[in-house]
Amino acid sequence: MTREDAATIFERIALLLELKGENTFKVRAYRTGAEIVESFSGDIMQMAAENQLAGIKGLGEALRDKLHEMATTGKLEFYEKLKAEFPDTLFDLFDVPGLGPKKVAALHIELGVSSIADLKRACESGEAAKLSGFGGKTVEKILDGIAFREQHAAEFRQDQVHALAQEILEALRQHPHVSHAEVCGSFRRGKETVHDLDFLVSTKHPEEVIDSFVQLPIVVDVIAKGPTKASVHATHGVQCDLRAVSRKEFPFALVYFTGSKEHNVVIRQRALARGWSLNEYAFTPVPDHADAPVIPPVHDEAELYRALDLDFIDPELRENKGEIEAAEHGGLPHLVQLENLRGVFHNHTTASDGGATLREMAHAAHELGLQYLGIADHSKSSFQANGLNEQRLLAQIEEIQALNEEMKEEGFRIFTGSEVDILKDGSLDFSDEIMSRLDYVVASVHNVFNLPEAEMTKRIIRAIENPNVTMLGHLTGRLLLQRPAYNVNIAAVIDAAAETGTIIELNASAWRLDMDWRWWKLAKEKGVKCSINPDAHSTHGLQAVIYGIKAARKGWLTRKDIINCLPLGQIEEALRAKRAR
DNA sequence: GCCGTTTTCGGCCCGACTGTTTTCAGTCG
Repeated sequence: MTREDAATIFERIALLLELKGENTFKVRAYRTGAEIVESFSGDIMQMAAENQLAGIKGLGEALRDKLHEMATTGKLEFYEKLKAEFPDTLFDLFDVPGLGPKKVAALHIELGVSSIADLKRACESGEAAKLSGFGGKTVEKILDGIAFREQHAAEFRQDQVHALAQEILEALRQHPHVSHAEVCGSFRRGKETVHDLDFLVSTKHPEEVIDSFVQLPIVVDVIAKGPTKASVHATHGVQCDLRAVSRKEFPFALVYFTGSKEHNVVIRQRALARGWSLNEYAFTPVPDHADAPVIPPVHDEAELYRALDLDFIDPELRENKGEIEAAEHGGLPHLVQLENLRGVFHNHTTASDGGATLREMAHAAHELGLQYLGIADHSKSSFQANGLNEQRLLAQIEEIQALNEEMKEEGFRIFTGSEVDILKDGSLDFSDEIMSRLDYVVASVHNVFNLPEAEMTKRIIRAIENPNVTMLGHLTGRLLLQRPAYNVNIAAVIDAAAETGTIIELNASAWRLDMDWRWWKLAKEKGVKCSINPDAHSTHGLQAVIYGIKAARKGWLTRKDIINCLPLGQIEEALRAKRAR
């Protein structure tokens, strides 16, 4: 059992206890437990198995025992019994915005609602609206929520499929008959969500490779299986497809299955213009095309593009959004790579809602090979996140200064910052006097999401007009597959950022990836700088930069567009630039 | 269920917003 599984079980226990009307503090204890398990620095499951969990704040005797049971037996008796009292599909109801434990309980007990389908029926029949505490607006909101959910059915965020993709790829590459293996599709293109994983191998023995693919331990059930192709459901219900081709076909299949469809259409048209037809296996001469040039040999993707007089196009750019035109005349950007990052901003510690201490975060960042770490804990208005007031912030600054002294010899630096709430009217949660004492400020919206677009836009622009606001956090507040972006005029905010010299964050959390990749090309053209921010709430959370890098690449960004590619010695000036204007 | 301790049980994080109410419960961050 992995830590994620254990955390999920604690989370579900919390939900079920809430449903049963248990003491809210007991519920909270399980929820806190889930967070601790999720973000603990160290192998918590191994420690649980060895009864080495004593002394961790928030994990008392009861939760320690339960963790031990899960780590050693792979299940939890307490949870199994609790779970048996309710249908499995009931959990889905909590994903609908506006539905919490009380409303779910009422729906379940009074109307026998157990699934999304039941819920939809109860809303449409008018039954739900009759329940105490329910009304027309509530039902409307629920139906909207169901529709949003259906739109995103069977989609997954990158954090949900990343490890799985790597695991399958590794298994395929280790197969003795596989010469090349790649993940294709939207995963390879770095999309923020994917609906399946497409794998491609080159082999002389396709049937043997397919056979071993459908027998991988992560396979839950086999949907289809033929001599060169198979589809399976893997862990968490992710559909995984495998195609096997020959070595010669591989580059063609790789382009074909990487897509996007729109990109491929243009590529095929381009081939046709030369008198060649292009499919997933080869270029073939079009009959009766008199002056078709000779088809050159193609051993890899770069040669395929070259054959069409194009520079190699990175998979992330293959969306038919100008990449083909740019590839014609050497206009493609040299995309940023993970290795270019020198530090990270916007990280939390135990001072607010993070799971790791300042020291743990600093050492983890140093260990990752970074030169600096920016701390930006929540400000006082974010009560739910234990936001810092002025006094606690000043104390943290001192703590950081002391730790900086200690780590100076290692060439590592911590920058003092804060994630300051943008209040409803666009004013900020800290005074200019306090903010000016920080190395940098991230300003973010954390409440009142439902303003009309004009008002929200005005609110955000007012905030970034403050010279102390170094960068703007998660511009739209979206949570992928869960909550849509709030209404805001992104183009207007980009303009204001350009005008005021404000950096815009690319929040790298797999839940956010906000600002969206589709806007970065425009931002870059306007001269707005990007900061790839992991928004880490634990040492593990720092790893989110891998998702941020993908999104940045998808947004045509190079290391020159991203301030945290600047090394120590240059980054300081970049942080000061706006105040100096 | 956890914590801290005044070692045996009381307190635990706060506020805005929404929609349904007629003074507030539920949800969310």
